[in-house]
Amino acid sequence: MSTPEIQVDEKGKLKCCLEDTLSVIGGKWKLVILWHLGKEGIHRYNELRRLMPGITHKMLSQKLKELEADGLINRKQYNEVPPKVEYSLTKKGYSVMPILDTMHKWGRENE
Amino acid sequence: MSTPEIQVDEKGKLKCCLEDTLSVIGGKWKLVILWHLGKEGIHRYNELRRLMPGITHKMLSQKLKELEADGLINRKQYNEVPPKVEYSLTKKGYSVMPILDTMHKWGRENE
DNA sequence: CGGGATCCAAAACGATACTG
DNA sequence: CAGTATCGTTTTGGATCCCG
Repeated sequence: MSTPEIQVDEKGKLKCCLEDTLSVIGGKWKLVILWHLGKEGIHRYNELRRLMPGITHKMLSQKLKELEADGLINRKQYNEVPPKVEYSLTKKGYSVMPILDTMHKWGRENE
Repeated sequence: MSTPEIQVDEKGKLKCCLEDTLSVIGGKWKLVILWHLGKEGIHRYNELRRLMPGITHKMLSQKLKELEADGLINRKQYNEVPPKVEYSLTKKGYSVMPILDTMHKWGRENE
């Protein structure tokens, strides 16, 4: 009665929504990647590495691939030597920014 | 320049906020537990189990403990036989509901 | 009824080396 | 420069049994 706009009791619909969301932006690094691309714009691969000291090579490329597969980021490759690749948010990627803002705000206010 | 109210470039402050938040509400079950308690109110231990078919004994008690340790839920024990324990959200617990709403909304709108 | 303890499987994460 | 491949570690989740 308190949340008329959200119907969730139809067998697991709630869990699916929340878990789907977590599967897309959960984990240790995805939110940080999305944040940098969302707030600062386009970044190259090694720029992202520098912005996230602590992330490993493997994690960065893996998470970038997953985010691209989920349609949250664009990967633009220039066929030059040396290689050059630019990452940016898609429209869908920008749609998660409200979640980021809400979480970031909560994190600041609660220790 | 686009987000004057949020300063994050002071070495890892951003990551900390987001990661702290994820450490508190991340994982497979915490959000669902918080949702039930937030939207439906007080629940007993076995009520929560029935509301979350699929969760194991261990996970439920473990996550309830973590949520309690983080100050998001209250645990009220009645010294009766048989035992009776009620869980509910704290004020801090309710403060995460905006995150849940935002994520749930996103999950519904994006497949 | 509401857990705790133990053991095990699976997934996430990390270090390092190699490549076009 | 921008990755991939392999291996090992750490974290997370699950099955089962026990307890007051």
